[in-house]
Amino acid sequence: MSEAAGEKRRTGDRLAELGKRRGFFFPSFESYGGVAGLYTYGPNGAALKRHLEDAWRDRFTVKEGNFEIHAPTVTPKPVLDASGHTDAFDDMLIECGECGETHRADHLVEDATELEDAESVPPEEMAGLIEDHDIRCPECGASLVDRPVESFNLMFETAIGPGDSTPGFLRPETAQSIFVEFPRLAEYARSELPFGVTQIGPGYRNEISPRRGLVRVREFGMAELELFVDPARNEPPLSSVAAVQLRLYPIDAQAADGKSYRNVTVEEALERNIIQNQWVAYYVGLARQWYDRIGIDPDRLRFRQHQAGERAHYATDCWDAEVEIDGAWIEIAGLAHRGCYDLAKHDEHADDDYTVFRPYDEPVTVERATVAPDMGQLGPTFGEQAPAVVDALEELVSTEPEAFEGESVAVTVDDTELEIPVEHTGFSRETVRETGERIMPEVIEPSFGIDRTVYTILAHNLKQDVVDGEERTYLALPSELAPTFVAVFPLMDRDGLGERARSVAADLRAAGFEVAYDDSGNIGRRYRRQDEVGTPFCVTIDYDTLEDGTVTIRDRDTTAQERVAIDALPGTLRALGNGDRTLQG
RNA sequence: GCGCCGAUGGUCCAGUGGUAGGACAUGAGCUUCCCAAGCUCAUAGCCCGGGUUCGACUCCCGGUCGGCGCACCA
Repeated sequence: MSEAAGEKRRTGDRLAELGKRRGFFFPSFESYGGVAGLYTYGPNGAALKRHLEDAWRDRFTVKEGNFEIHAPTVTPKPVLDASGHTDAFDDMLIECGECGETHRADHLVEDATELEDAESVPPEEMAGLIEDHDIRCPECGASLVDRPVESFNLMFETAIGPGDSTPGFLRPETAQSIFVEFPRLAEYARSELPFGVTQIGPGYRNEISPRRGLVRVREFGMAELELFVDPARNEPPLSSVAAVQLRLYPIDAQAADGKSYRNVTVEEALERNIIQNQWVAYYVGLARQWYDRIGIDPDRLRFRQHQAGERAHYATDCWDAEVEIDGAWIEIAGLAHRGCYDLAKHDEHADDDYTVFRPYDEPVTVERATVAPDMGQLGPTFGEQAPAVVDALEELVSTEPEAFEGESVAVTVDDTELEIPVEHTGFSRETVRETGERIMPEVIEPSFGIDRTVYTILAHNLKQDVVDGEERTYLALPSELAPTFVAVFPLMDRDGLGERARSVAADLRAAGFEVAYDDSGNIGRRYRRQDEVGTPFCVTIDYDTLEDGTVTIRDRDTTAQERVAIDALPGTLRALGNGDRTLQG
């Protein structure tokens, strides 16, 4: 780790303290005893988070030409039934009566049987399976037969409206609220693939044991992009990221020795088939660039591919962005290939159509067999069976049109074979001109955890050095993210310096800067206060200011100072903020 | 959810069966014309509930919150 010797405390402990003391983040509801896994962002944290979200929006929404939406967090149950979350989030736990260990019942059953997806077994059947296979505690070997199987739902449940008519959940990911609105979003995008929809907002997980500050919480911010692509046309704008250097940790490397990273460019990753999907590679490259921009240490960042067993129920491939803090690797983003899992599920469960129309390059003519059943004949003949007969005829004509070539056609309805005169089916072969087909897009999902990213930015930028023999702590935040962009001080609060400084501060605020004003204590103390919350620039009004209208600007990281005219201050600060110039101390 | 450890001003800590002290921070003043200096004064605290006891911040039990390990992390 790059921290100076002498600081033995863990970064996590230092951040917890800094968070409370300087208003970045702290446990919520402490006056009432607190609730595990819920945090409040103080003024500095809220500003940092807002700037981070703006930076994400700029990169993944605006610069990519994607669309941002804002959907409810309260989600009716059928949506999550369709997406598979009601099943996947319902863990079945069983506790050993001897040693007290808690185990996932579905995992034990999978280990002991041929079942591969025991999670979908109803809880009431679980006990039977445990008895049939005489499953024992892997810890102490005691029998688990007759131990109660308890289900624990990781989603926060709620009721929508009075009574219990409409059960709902707080969304476990922002993604579903995008997928479920796909028909309208596709129409908005004029059905042209690829198009991307983003959303920044909270998701909820009723974690069994929240841990480590902002790393595992029960309400957490997410920034997600769902990119809908044509499976047959895999053409991301790769050239812009082809040369981006990646540190990849693919499945085979993890299996081999646990440490051999593949240090390659995006282009090489695709050429060598380390990353299979071009869109996934493109977004891994974008993410790597963006992490540079927001101040994440590239030496403590890697992209790790999920093992088959750890992938989410919807994913076909997934790469996590992971960062190192206090010696542990923490996931801060997942770049998943979700295939068409979600759209197919909603297409199946919902009334609407979750496909888009894709025109052929050239229209084609095809011969198609159709039926147009004569209900005037079928209705009286088959009574209430008639609709089923129609369904059977439609099914048959699409699979086996030859069956209609005789005098009559046979279909099976309710285990009964029925003979129907072909003349009553309206059978015909016609030649139609088709201009395209309906396809279901595949989904590429870059999904970023906001809170963990805020935490990482703090952890990777909390630095110490020595200035004039005094040790100093400072947050080397990128200017774009710093809660305060510039602090204004009068050297002394006397002789009119305070008045002048206040007017400079007011002018800078009017010019759109986020400004702090401080006239308390000596100048060095004020610099240190701003250093600790990451303010990149400090402007000091001194006696020369009263003479010639100049002030000093001081740089947080180098402590270099330069005198500039007050009139030039806004332009100079902007140039300093976006890196177009640096201070000549 | 299990096990171990912890909880004292805003923050970080010390400490005692007779209700507490430091450092830093904060506020006021003096000093100081550019990097946490010095001096004076001030504000401010024993996580919650029950038990033992004449008396509990201290001992015991339970809870809450936190750290670590296990499990979990769709």
